[in-house]
Amino acid sequence: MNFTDIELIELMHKAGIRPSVQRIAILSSVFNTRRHPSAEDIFSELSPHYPSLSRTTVYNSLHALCECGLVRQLEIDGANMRYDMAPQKPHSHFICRRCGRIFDMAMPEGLSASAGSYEGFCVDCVDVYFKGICPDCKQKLTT
Amino acid sequence: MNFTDIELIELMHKAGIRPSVQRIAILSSVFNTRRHPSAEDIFSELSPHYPSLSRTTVYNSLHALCECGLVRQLEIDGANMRYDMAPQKPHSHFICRRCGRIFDMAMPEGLSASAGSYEGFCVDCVDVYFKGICPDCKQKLTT
DNA sequence: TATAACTTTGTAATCACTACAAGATAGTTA
DNA sequence: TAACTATCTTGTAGTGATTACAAAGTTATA
Repeated sequence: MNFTDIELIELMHKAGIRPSVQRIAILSSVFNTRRHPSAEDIFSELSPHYPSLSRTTVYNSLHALCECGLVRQLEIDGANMRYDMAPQKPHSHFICRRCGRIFDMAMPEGLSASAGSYEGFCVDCVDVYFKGICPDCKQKLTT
Repeated sequence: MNFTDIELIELMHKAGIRPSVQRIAILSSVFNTRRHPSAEDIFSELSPHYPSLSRTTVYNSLHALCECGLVRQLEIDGANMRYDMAPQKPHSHFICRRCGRIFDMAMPEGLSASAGSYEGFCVDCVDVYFKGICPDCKQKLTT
């Protein structure tokens, strides 16, 4: 979880996307935390450091980064789209109903391979979302 | 896929929710098709038959039906919340990127049992969403 | 029948996200 | 380096799904 700007630029070049200052910051915000941030999260994190940053730029950049395959959208949240680093081994996600945090979980076995295994369907993406209470909140509830 | 109003009322009684005319219609709209409708779908389907029906009622009723466990929300769509009949055996969903239709799929084995199997996490819900191209659209694309 | 609890309805608001057009930036060619 | 072009960023003004709220209607129970 420690991508330097140099590495991020390299990744963007390879992905065929122009590495603007804003995009580097946004990609870093997604890659260098495991928070699965929303667009608004990213905007409020970066806004103090890039006062001219526009919300529209955050949305545009995230779209571009998704299209070139560096970032992935999570629809686990219902209210907001969340963003995740794409180049990692397949995994699933857990969202806590109390605190709203999203956790990476192991991908249940056999699932990552199941793309393409459904007769006649052309599956290009599998999302597994668990919901419930995270360990921290569980403890708080029982004390 | 053929629930009579009597059966729907019975289900609502058991679930502890008051079966108003509107709720029966809305529940029927979810149970008696496999379209996984959005709130707007339901509203435009029912509106001609219940001219006084309000969008707010659709939303309120769907919430109530979700809370009492008869209906389930699908977040597969990104833009809209979709609704599904809850009391069925666990299954997954596929959404077609072309036509937007949602299909029921088999639940990948082992997954339905995995609720609760993550150390420290209290999992109460598992959603598996596949995305890609459905057989119909695949055919149209190749001709 | 009276009372309380719950539902429906319509309007107004919220909030994430998108459309659009003008201005800024960077890469390319001469 | 200068000019040209393609691409990015920015701000404003939407859009569209969903929610908040309060008044009016309905149902359950005593």
